[in-house]
Amino acid sequence: MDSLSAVSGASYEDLAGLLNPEQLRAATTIDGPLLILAGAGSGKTRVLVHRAAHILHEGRAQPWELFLVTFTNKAAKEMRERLEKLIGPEVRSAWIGTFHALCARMLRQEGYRLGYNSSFTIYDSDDSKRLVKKIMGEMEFDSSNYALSPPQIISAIDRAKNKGLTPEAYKDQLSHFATPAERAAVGVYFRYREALRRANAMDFGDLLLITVELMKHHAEARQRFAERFRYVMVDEFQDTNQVQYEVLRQLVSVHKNLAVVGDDDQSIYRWRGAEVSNILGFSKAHAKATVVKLEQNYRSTANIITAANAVIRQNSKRHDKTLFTDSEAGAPVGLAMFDYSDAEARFIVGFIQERVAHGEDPTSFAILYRQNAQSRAFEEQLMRHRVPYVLIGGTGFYDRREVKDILAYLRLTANPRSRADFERIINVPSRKIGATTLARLRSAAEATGAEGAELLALSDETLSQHGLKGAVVKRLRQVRGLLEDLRTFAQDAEASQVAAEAISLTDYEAYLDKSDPNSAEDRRANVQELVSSISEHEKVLGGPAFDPGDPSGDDGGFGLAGAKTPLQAFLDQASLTSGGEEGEVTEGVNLLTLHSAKGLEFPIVFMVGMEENTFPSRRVIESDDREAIEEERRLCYVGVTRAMKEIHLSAARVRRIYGQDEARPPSRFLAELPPSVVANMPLTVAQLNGAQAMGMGLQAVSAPAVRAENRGSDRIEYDRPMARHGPPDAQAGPSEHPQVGEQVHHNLFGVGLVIARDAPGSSGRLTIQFGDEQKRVISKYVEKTG
DNA sequence: GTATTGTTTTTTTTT
DNA sequence: AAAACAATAC
Repeated sequence: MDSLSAVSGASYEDLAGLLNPEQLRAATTIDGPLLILAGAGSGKTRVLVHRAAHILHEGRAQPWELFLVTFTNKAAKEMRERLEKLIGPEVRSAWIGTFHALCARMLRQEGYRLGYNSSFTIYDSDDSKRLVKKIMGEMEFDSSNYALSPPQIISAIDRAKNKGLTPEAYKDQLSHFATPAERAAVGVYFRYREALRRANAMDFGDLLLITVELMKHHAEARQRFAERFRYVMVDEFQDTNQVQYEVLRQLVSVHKNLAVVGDDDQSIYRWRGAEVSNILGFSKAHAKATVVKLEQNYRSTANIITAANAVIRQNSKRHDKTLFTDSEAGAPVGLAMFDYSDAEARFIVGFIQERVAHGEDPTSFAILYRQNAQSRAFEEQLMRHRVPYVLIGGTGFYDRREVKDILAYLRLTANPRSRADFERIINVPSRKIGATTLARLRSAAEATGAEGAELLALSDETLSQHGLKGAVVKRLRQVRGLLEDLRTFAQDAEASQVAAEAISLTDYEAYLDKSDPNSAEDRRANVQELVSSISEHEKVLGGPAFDPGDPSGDDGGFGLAGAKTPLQAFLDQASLTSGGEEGEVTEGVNLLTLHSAKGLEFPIVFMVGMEENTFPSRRVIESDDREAIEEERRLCYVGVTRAMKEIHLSAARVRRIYGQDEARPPSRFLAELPPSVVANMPLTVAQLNGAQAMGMGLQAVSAPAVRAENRGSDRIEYDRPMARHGPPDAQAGPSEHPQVGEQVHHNLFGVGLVIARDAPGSSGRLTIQFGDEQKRVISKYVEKTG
């Protein structure tokens, strides 16, 4: 593994033995545009890795001339590791990462041409959301109307950025049909861009959009990258959006060696601006493109493939292709229906626990759900049963308030103009600096051009012109002192030491104790965890230079993230990953959304919450958008095809959501499963007994039963009382209290149908549909009819 | 200027 | 159920 020629030589000799004929063709087609249509589990990562290795081995390019785009950081990491095994450590100089990470890297080098300095701050969605809200407030924007609420405006701006539209271009292309939000977004977008520029900051969309701007308006910058990167490869191409495609076009303008891999059946990011037309129209857009199709699945059993094919076949708009496999039938697709969402979690975790007790590795299991919020019930059960688990995605470590606070201090040392970070910490810990002071600082900012922490350095005179004097100024100067001390300290200290210094200078731990003693311990631990994770990061970066042969010479000293300092590299990672992806030491049952599961595989997969309004989601169902439903179906296909040996699908009749119980019919996708490969999810005797003891209903189901159950109606009839959970007295006797699905009478509103009930322990109100109006009423004011 | 209390809302999905 | 938000009291 340490001798380059031996290893890569061997790998090349064996290439024909390692790949099937189509894979081989894809891996050895080096020049010009190449489209690889790769079905799920057809070995596309393998092909990509071998193709890169082949190019290097043939001497067609040096490692640093490769540009490899993946969809997630996790995928990038895997790609890098596999390539390193094949070729050796020198592949570290190849650029491998997400669009966002790679664009950030280019912009750190060349962004100065557009007025950004190399230590610009990357704002995550939370930062940009706050900033947009602030701006809308300053504009005295009337967002009382829901259609003009910050989320609506943000989403309009986001869509514009995904299309590669600057504020000017966005304004120009607005049609008569533009929604009010889209119209209103114009003014906000202009101001928002100014605010970001002033702060020397970029949001996720900017990383792509500004890269395109840079390359369009600065030919030198474009040439530099376009000449350098001889071979560009893109994974999950079906999920690229317009700006991303534009980045690629600019990048391959010299060598024209663009290879893309994708599967239109796995396009699940249309909501983020992904254009399936990018992949469907690729061979038209690139005249001499070679097209290779990979349809043989090497991952799953035949039953799993049959199920997946049956589901995806329901979609009208797709390229005709069918996955096939040589593998054996394997276990049937498991199906299970529960009376209550908690029961679902209990059963599945019990099932896993038992299998683990019989020697199965916990890491073999994955629980896939539609929404992050669904993870909680499973986490609770896994904890109770002491089964190790890993939560992938979701609210990441770096999103925690206390972690963001400390990160804000660190980011300000790198970029004092970062307004979002300045405003976050100016009164944290509490320093009696409130909204009024902030508003005055804002007016000083507009008058002077100073921004962020720079405002603290304005003269007494200037400050007093904006109503800031006396004790307030003194407090502002104190913060200034603190930030300057931290900045000085940061000049020759390890990044982790800077974090530790920030914590100690601000007496942050005392602040945690004071603000909420209950959570203080956890939060303190998180803050400490942050410090250690930074020092872990330093160790990884501590190795030799990674760009030994880079001919451009001026970017020596890159870290993995291509940033200047270890601190900067860490901050980039914190902004661009959801956290927890790096340095995962923990192992266990995998909990993740269907979206994050893309590109991954697991021996045993559970797809939970297979209910209408959960999956497909309520929004999609209500939108009645055929395309959107088809996207949900593709997501279902992605989920099913993650499984190697077993898949189990489950649903709850009543789901607890937002603290309420809500009836949910089985998902339409269950009804699409071919009965021949479906069976009831196997349960052990112990589980069945446990079910009886707990009074939980587990219903035997089959796909035809599901079909019958949700046919033509969005309401289910219950033939027996719902299983209930909670303190014993709450379950005693036949209930006088109305249940979900029952009809009730109210003195004022008349007869209505109970559509939801607050969970036990809360105020106990019911949501009732009276005619076409919904009301929330206290249950003692209604009585059951009949 | 801040702390407390009550009220309203909840982007599905991620970089 | 939890978080974000608004109104109110201090």
